[in-house]
Amino acid sequence: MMVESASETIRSTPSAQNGVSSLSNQPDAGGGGSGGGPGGGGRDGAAGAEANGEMSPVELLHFQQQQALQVARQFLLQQATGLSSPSSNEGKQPAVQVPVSVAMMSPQMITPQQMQQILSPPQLQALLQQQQAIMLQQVTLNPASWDLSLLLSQQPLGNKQLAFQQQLLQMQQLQQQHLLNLQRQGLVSLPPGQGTVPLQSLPQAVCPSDLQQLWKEVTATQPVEDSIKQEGLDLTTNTSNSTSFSAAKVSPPISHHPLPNGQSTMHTPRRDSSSHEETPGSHPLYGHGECKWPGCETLCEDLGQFVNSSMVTSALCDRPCPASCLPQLAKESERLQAMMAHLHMRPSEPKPFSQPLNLVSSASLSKSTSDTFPDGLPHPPTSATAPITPLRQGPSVISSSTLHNVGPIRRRNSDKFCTPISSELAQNHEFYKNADVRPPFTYASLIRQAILETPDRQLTLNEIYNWFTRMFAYFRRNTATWKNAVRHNLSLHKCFVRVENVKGAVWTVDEHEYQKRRPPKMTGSPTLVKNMISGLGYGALNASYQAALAESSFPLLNSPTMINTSSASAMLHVGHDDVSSTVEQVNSNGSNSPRLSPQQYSHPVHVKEEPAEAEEDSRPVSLMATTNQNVTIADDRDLEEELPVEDLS
DNA sequence: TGATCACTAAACAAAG
DNA sequence: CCTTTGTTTAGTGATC
Repeated sequence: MMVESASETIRSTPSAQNGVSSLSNQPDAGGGGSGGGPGGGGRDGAAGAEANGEMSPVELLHFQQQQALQVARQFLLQQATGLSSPSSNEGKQPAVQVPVSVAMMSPQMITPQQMQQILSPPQLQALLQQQQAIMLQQVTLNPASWDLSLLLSQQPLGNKQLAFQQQLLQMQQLQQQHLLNLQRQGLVSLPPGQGTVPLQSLPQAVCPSDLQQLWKEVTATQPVEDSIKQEGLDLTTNTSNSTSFSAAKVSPPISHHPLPNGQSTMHTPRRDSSSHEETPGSHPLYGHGECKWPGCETLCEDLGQFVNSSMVTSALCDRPCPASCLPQLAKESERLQAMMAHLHMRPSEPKPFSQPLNLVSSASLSKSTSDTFPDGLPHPPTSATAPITPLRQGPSVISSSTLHNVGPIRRRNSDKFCTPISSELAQNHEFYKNADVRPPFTYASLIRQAILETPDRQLTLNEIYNWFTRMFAYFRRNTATWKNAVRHNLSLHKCFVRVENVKGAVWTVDEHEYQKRRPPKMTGSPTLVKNMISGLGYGALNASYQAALAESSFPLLNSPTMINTSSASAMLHVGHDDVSSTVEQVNSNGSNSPRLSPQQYSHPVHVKEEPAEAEEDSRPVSLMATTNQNVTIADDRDLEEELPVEDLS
């Protein structure tokens, strides 16, 4: 093993560069190609659905995505220039610093690949479905209304059409929030001291951008009907209202903080607020005759009064609610951290955590049938038909870090966060198979998976190649690159053992070695917890914890006092695949099977870890059910080898 | 800030 | 000679 030339390499500061880094894979963002090697980033982003003249479904999707992005951009731009709708308050907004750099991006600059990379695969799936539905609707209802704004400004709104508009708006909100996420992740810096409220007094968990987002969500809670009637939902002219409206619909207000008594409110209220049948007489921030914004409690006779005044104009409050509630938010955040501490979960990295918003993400969990990820945050590959337990979603694809899991940077997703790659693959099998999206796993993980999927746990190099191309559309391009990487990984990692066979050399996995190379970092890793939390609700997390405890074969964990981060991480680490498989078993069988550690699985070969039901093609890949036909694989010009050379399983 | 990890690229050699 | 396979080194970015 070579160790290590790293010391002499000159590194650019990671903190850096205005966040272009996370998009650095993109050809346009590469900025002087300093990024990893001559080819790497540029190629990753550049290839794809551009080129030829006709519009494939994928390109249509991209086009619409860009339109939606433009809407988001306009929204951001408006805020950046102080033109956004709650103008009376805008000036007083605490640090309403807008990601100008993001906002200034022309939608044309956001390539489909960037969209791909900004969004997690499940989100892409959802988007695909939404877009298809929208396109279908557009064609059937009004073929001429291809333009987004036109569609949205159509006045006579049938229920169906409205529903689709809502979907579209959700998508826009999703994308907008992604942009905001970029900002929150530090891609756009927020100059300190701009706000009227000393933000530094807030706990870390509430970062300025969170508050900003919060503000947007809150100011967005105008009822749909009003928005539509008054504004005609013309996104091109008044994006803040309409997009915010979707925020009101799909992302609940901040009331999803755990209650002080430790109960989580995230599910029940969210269901109410996120469901599309939100009654006109209800408002997530209105109840019992008063504004439910924390600290506000302004009395309103009815919802109409509340709506017409409070949230937008702050007529009922002497101060804008969001601003006036910053201290309350701080308190809530403290409470939250205390609760986390109580749960022995270190809230040590609250920034990416950004819980008020991430909690919103669980809305999608309750909206099991909508397939949308309204919050715009990375989401686990939830299956609409097979509800999954929270634990499954935890380390999988979620987490704010997923936002960065683009291009070549997705490595730790699987290796460090114990992504249940098998289950992830099982669930998104069709997606990866058809969509030209890079799987969020390291080469090592994929190679291992490929090998473990075979009955005899061994594959020739060529078979590994074939597995890659068969399983992932992404690997049907740039074969030289990834094949080289595969070979490189095989050679480099001790966990891959080359065995001379009668028919040549085959590669096997030394599971012991594979496991060995991961644990050290996992102990006490707050990131795992962070990732879990960001994708789960606390309640759900806690529930999963309980379940894990109940079933765990780790005695240590049966003592609550021992559930510290490290043990939790260890548990999740050791059993990551098993967790997923367990969940899958639950899903399919309806009964929990014992959660086994990898070592408890037995294999004929020296491979110790169960491939964890890798062959689950029969498992409902619900989200992909409709996309298969439509997602044409970008263009497989360099699809060199036939995909299924050998039959799976 | 340094260590580590993962990805990419490339050079090179051996074998078929 | 070409291709495939396998090893190794180097550079880079991201994460811890």
